[in-house]
Amino acid sequence: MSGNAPKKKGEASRRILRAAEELFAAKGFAAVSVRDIAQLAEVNKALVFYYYENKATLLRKVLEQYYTSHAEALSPADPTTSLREQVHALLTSYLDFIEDNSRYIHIVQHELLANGENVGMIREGMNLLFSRVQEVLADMAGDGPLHVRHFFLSFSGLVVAYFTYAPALDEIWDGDPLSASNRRERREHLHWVIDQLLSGMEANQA
Amino acid sequence: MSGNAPKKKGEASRRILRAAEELFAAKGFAAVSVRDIAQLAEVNKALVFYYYENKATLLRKVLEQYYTSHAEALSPADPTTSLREQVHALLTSYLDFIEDNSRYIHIVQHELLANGENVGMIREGMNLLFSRVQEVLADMAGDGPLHVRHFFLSFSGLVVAYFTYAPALDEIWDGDPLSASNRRERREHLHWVIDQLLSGMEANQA
DNA sequence: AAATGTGTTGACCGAGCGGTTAACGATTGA
DNA sequence: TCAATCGTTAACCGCTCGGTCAACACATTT
Repeated sequence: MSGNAPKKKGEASRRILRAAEELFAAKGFAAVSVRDIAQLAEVNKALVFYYYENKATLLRKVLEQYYTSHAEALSPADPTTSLREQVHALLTSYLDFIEDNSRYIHIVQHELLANGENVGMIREGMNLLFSRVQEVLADMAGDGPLHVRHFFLSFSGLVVAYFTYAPALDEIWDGDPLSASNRRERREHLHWVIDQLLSGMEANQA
Repeated sequence: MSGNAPKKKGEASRRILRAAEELFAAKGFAAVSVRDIAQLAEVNKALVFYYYENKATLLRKVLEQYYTSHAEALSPADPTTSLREQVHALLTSYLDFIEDNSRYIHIVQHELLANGENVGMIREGMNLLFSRVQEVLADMAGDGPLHVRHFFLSFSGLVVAYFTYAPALDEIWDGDPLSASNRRERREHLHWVIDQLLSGMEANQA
């Protein structure tokens, strides 16, 4: 009688996780109800608690999933290329990852802002990414205001800002900032920016 | 009988607004209850609705308040100084504002991420800030990836990232990233960064 | 055929939510 | 002096929240 699509067994668990991911990214943990998740997943609410202990666990599982793919996405540096190229390659792979997983940074930012209980896991992700940047930049960077950590944070900020502020940029951008061509242009800008920074670091070294 | 401090009349309204501001910044709109606000303001819950129509209005009033001071904080460019100095002055005043109103960006980011109903007001704030940047940078910037809007967004990202990611940076920073000396060092880094970008823009112009 | 285990369900729970209301004391103005 | 207004309160409302539970369908094992 119902118009529901036939549900394969065993996939309910994954559907719940995907729905939770989508909603947490869009509205933040606190603004999402378990009922919302169940409805989007086309699943009975009680089933959510059958597969996941509680709402908080659901968020943790979503983050864990990302943590894994985040680690995989960071391809190791290719030592046969120049440092400049290595940095550009790192930026490219980071942008690729974020474009493919735009929900990830939304959830991460939500958690960071709310100073939730999962900041520890996020910190691990940051440390991982930092060690990769350090690997490549350690020799070029300097001390104090030119310490690697500042460049790491600046890179992160440059990349992430675009996605965070997009909803408020449409007037300035004169259209959807997230369109394919605009994203491409933004990438070019970012590569240009780190090029200037790399030049500055080289000059400082000499 | 109660240990409550004597409350001057008329200040209850402001106390509510301040409490709301503090809590919205710390936990986000959805995660804050009117009871929380009333308790922090040491005020009866019903009084919140006496002064403010509802919870959403309270958030709007908080944002309006910031919108005003944000506009005031942007001192006009001093045409007697060089463009470089004008850009540095703009960065400094933006950093000053954000350090004095760190709750502001937290609330703004929360709203942007949640794509709430107040994005319109935030957009106005962004447009305002953008026009100031454009004023100073219009002649230097170029087209496509070197368009002013990209520099505007990059500046914003560079500045804001520090405050957003601070809670997850303590291991990398080897201590509180928000300490006075670390904030000073970060400022120096940012001035160094925009110096490199300005050099790049000049080179591109030639 | 009986027993067992797994996935799924609707009905239910207490707690907390945003918001309302009627009444009260203090202040003010006629 | 009396009435009106203002700031404040406790009690209450309907509703949604996260989470539980007993029962059920169904497949597998004994």
